[in-house]
Amino acid sequence: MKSFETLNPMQQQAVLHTEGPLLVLAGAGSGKTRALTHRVAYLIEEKNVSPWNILAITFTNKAAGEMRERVNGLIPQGADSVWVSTFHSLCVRILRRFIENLGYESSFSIYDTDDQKTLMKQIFKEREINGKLYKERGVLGIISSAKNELVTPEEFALESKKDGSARSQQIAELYKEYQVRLKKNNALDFDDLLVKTVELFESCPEVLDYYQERFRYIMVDEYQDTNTAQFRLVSLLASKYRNICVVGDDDQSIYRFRGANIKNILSFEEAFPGAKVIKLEQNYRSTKTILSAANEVIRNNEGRKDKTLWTENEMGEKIRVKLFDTAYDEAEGIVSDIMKRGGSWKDSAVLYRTNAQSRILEEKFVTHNIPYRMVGGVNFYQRKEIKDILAYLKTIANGRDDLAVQRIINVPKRGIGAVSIGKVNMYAAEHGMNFYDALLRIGAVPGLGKAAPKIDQFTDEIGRFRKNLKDGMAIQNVITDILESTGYKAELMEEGEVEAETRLENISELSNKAVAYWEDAEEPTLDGFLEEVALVADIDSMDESEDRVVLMTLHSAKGLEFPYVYMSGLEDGLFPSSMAMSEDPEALEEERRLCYVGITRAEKTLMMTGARQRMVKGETRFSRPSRFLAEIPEEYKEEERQEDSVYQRSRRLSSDDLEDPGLPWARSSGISMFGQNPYVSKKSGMPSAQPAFGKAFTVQKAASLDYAEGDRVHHVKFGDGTVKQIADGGKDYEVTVEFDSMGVRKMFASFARLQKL
DNA sequence: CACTATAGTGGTCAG
DNA sequence: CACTATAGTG
Repeated sequence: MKSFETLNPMQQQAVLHTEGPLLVLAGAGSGKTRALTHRVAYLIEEKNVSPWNILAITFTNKAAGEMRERVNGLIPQGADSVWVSTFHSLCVRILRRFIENLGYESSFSIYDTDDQKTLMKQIFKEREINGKLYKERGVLGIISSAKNELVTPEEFALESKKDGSARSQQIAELYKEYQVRLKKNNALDFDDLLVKTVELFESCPEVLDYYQERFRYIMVDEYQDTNTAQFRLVSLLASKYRNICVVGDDDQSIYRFRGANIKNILSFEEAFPGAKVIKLEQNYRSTKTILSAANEVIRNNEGRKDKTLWTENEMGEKIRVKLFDTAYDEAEGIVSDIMKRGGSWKDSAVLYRTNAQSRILEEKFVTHNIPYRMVGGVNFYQRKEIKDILAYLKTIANGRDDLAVQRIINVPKRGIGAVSIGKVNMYAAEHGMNFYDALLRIGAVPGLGKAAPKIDQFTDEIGRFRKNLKDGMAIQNVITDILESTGYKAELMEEGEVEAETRLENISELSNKAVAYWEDAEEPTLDGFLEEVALVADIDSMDESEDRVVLMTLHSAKGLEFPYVYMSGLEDGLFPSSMAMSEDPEALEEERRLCYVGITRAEKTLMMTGARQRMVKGETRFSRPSRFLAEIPEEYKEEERQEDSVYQRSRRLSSDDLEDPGLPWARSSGISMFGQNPYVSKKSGMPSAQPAFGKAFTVQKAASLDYAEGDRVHHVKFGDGTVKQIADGGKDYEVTVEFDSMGVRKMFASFARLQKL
């Protein structure tokens, strides 16, 4: 293996240590993925380990795909049988095969957060629980934490008895009931995927043994973000051969809220006695300046594994810290900086703490006609129309999924209302059967009247879909069938709104995914498709070949790198979040790690921005610069203040200042000011936008446009307008449009996505 | 039973 | 601000 020599001594050690437990403490940008992929290749090529016997667990499907690809690049004879997957997909695959041992059917549904909430809401209603005292979300959060810690409903109840509070006993009841309902629906929530797999292994030694034999070599990436359930899972699998290699960085542990247990990495050596520890401390990614700043920030945390990253890279530019008056100015500043720089769009990434911040940025990218890609935000799979279609598919796949059935029984409108559903529910409960089974015996349900024949029609339809599927109909065709024969499509079309059109487009997007699945999967099944759809992460859909600026949360950015990084919203109260500031020190340390993750994403330059004033939930909030900025020594940063500052301008006009004029961004700590600022709040616009042209970027030029000069067109942001001119710019068409309300604008056709009216 | 109006409320981050 | 739940009406 010639490429092996390109590894540094520490990476080589990680590759060579194949037997027994191994902890690799890999700092940001230290080439851990390289080490991991080489390790897999080494196992197969030099140690003659069958690819079949290797399991590599990654954090996202995207990372899994990349790893598989890179291993394939190293050993062309194919490492296809290496099992590379996320914890969740690993669990689903195991459960689909063996869950019957736990009394579920293998076609179980996977419930997402919305489904969980719906289910809990039903429980609340039946138990007449006061939604003011208990919030579904809150209760579900507590249940989730319990599951992450592998606390069963029974154990939880015992604990709450000791505790003695009525509240925790109530929650224990709800936890128990929630699990009963899930099982009745033959459904598992995300946490259950892990919990039930552990349960399976602990209750069926032969199943555990099967997988222990299968996975003789186990690798876990992003180990710092594993929770207790995941730890137990891995421990069980590895307990026979003990060939477990975990790779992680305690400084990048940012999922505590999801149950990640930092102890898993800090006390790995206790859990696996005799473990070898290797540190990868050389960073190949960032400039000295960026890395030093990151080191300085993270130094403020206590209780971390001792390590200091270093690099041979050049010093590089200083980190630019720029503070703006408003979030609009901030977005404008970031966008104009990106435009100034030239080069590929995809070299830049804008990171933020909360998804809510993305809106303003997105607006600016649209008005400046810059191609961008937003990761996350409103999830595709959370859209109503997508959930509807998926509910149909779930109903077809798993008739016990009452939630899915009830979602679509009257979508499109069939004249089956809440009253009828209530009656069926009553009947089902009395006879201890599932909702759908009650529908099948609708004649026996009393007092339905007109609804009964309609319900018959509904179950007939579902039955037909099932039969078609069984006869081998592809999922995309089932979807089309659903759209057409149920009248779903017709109902949307009748609305005639632009929104309905978007919905249909989304559904056809889902259909495309079904086609892709049907063609790619070895053994395509409806269960398989639904599972793939349930387990996609936002980041999975990021296509690196697209030349677009990427916008995403700091959490999504973990594991990625970009030449030019913009970290926005560096304000106390936002980042670190106000919650973290008032909670225990642990919470603040996690925010700091998040900051560390953000800084270390940058290769060449980093700009950190903040806004003094920002709209949050409809009210203007004023805040101070993030405390993290102060943790970066002066030598690594240069601070600027917004040049054409509205704040400064108004200051010239007004003398009754709220703060010392020289220190609008006071460094000293203290409480932020909240409330309406009388003169700043009058401000409506911002400095005028500059045209975004003169910069080359690669786009797929359309062969031809479906509109011509003089046509009326529609733009998502600017509304309707008339095409004035179409110029062939070589790489793309440059279209000039006179918008009815927004004036004349020039834009590239492939990005503007104009629709002919 | 379906649609519309209005009040209420949410609060990171995510598989 | 923006979305969603719920009440009230046709």
